[in-house]
Amino acid sequence: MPELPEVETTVRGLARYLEGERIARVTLNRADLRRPFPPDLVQVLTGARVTGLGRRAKYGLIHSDREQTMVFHLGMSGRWRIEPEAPDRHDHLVLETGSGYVLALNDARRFGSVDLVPTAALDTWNAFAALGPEPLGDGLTPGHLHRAFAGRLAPIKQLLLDQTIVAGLGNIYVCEALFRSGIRPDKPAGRVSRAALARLVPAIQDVLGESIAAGGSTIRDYAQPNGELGYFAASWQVYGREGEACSCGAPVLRRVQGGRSTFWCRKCQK
DNA sequence: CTAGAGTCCTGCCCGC
DNA sequence: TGCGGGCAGGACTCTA
Repeated sequence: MPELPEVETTVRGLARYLEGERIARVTLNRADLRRPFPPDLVQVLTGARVTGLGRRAKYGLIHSDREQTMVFHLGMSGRWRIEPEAPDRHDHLVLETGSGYVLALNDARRFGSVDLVPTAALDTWNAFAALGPEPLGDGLTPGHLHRAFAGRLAPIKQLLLDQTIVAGLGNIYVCEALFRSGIRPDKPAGRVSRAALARLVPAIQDVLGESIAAGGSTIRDYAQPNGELGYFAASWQVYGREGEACSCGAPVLRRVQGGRSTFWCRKCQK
C-alpha cells in the first residue's frame, strides 16, 4: 500500500490520536513482522508519552518522552486501524492510549517492520543513514539526479525506486512522475537529459503533493487511519490502466522491469 | 561497484 | 463452487 503520500497521510491521522497522549497499554500479538519486534518495545512504550510524530521516506516516526522513537514501516500491506470495531487476525501490535483510544498496526503480509531507535541518533540509524533526499525537501534537484544517474545504464524507472537516490518513491508514483515528465521508463538513467530531469523533479513533487492532499491512494486495503478512503487513485494517469486510453488516445502499456509492473505511454514518453 | 533473480507472506481476482 | 495461477503499494539477500 504505502508510498510516501500514504505514510504521510497515516502519520497525520495517527497524530490526532497520539500527540501528547500517554500510552497506557501495549499488546504484541506475535513476535515478528519482517524482523522481530524490539525485545524491549512493550517495556519502553508502556507509560510513555508521545511527544510528536513524523515521517522519513516511507517510515513513520512516533517520538516518546523516553528518548526513544518507534519507527514503523508499512511494507506492502501495513496500515494502522484506529478504534477498530472488531479485532483482526493481522492486528500485530495494539496501542491503547490514556484517553482510551485503540490503535492497531495491521499487516497481512508482514513485510513491514517496527524498530525502537534513540531519538537523538535517528539520523545516523542504519536504515536512515543511507537514504537519499526527501523528494518534498530541498535536496531533490535536477543536479542531484544528474549526479546520481551519471554513468548508470539501469532504466530510470528502477533507479527512482532506489531509496538511496530518492527516499519515499514507490511503484505508483514513479510511473506517474515519469508519465508527467514525458520520460520513457526504460531509458538508461545516465542518458536522460538535464532538461528532462528538470521536468522530472517538479513532476515528482506535484504528484506526491496532490496525492497527500487527496489523502493518498486507496487500493485494496489502504484507508487513512480514520477509515476515510484516499481518493488519489482516481487521478492515476497510467498506473493500473493497462489497455485503457492515455489522454493522447494511445493505449497505456504495461511491462515488467526488475520484477515490478511499469505502466507507460509510448507516445507521450520519449 | 552494478545488475538481476529470488525471497519473505497473505489475500484477492480471474479463468477454467 | 472449487482450484490453480498470477498479481500486489517493499526491500532485503544472494549470485554473477
